[in-house]
Amino acid sequence: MQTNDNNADLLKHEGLKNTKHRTAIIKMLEQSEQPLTAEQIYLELKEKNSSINLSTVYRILNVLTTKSILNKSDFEEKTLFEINANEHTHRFICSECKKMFKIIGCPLEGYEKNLHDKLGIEITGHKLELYGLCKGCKLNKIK
Amino acid sequence: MQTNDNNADLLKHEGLKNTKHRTAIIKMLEQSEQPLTAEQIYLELKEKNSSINLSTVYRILNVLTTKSILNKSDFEEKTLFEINANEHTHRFICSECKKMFKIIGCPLEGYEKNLHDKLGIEITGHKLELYGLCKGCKLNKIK
DNA sequence: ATGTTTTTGCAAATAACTTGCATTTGCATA
DNA sequence: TATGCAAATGCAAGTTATTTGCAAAAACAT
Repeated sequence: MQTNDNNADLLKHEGLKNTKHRTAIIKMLEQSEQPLTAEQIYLELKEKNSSINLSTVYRILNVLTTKSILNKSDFEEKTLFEINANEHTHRFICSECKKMFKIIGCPLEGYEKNLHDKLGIEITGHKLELYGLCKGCKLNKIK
Repeated sequence: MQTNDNNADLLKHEGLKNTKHRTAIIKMLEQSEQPLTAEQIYLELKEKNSSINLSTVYRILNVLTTKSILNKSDFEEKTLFEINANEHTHRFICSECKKMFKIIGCPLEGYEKNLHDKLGIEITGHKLELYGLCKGCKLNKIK
């Protein structure tokens, strides 16, 4: 979670110009604990910062995603964006509060090798999402 | 893959009327090896069978999904429907030919228990998708 | 400071899906 | 078998999320 201003360099490195909207969006996502929708980003920026257009938000999110600065994902019909931390994690989503948590570590290496040997398929990646109750919501239920 | 006509009973059991569009859609999905989009179903029905309206297709897919006769899922911005076989499987998607295959068996029971013990979260479900090259595409690449 | 290339705002377009309403169909019952 | 009513369908119009064309504004190398 580096909120320093090497965002300028980050952008330059990708051949992108350093604009206030771009840095604002990157900063917002760096500071957010949760992935955000384009709409959420748009509304918050519009309120706090200057004026910004929704199509600009979409364009920025798209270009940052193609440059691998952001990750795009879907959950329950919503498209979400977050900073790409370049680490292999999975996501745990609490069915109660809907918050998402990163789970570090992967239980699938051996399994994938197994499938390769048994089925003759070549596995190059996967997507795993876990659902359930987070610690807090679990406690609340008991009370 | 039972293509018999207990579809009438299936529908009746859910309090749904037995219409030709409904049975046609169920039959099409029963006979399809791949999950299909609303659009695909609409086009194929329109061509083969009688006339049908796209909104009817959506309505039928939705009601059959809420009745758990179908499963709805998303892949690469597309919404897909398939017969709900009531079995816990995962999906393998070939990045080359885009075909989807069911993978039977689940490698996650122990892992979920582990997470529960370590993190204090309650895991109630998951979604796992595997990507790679299917047997056929793998062979084609070598040639 | 200036010229060129990118980015942005705005309005309009698109894509996927849903909805309101009038008409038709399925089916339980007479 | 006829019939009445609720449910299903067709059609057109409405939503929602996202994209695009184009002119004006901003960035940045010189």
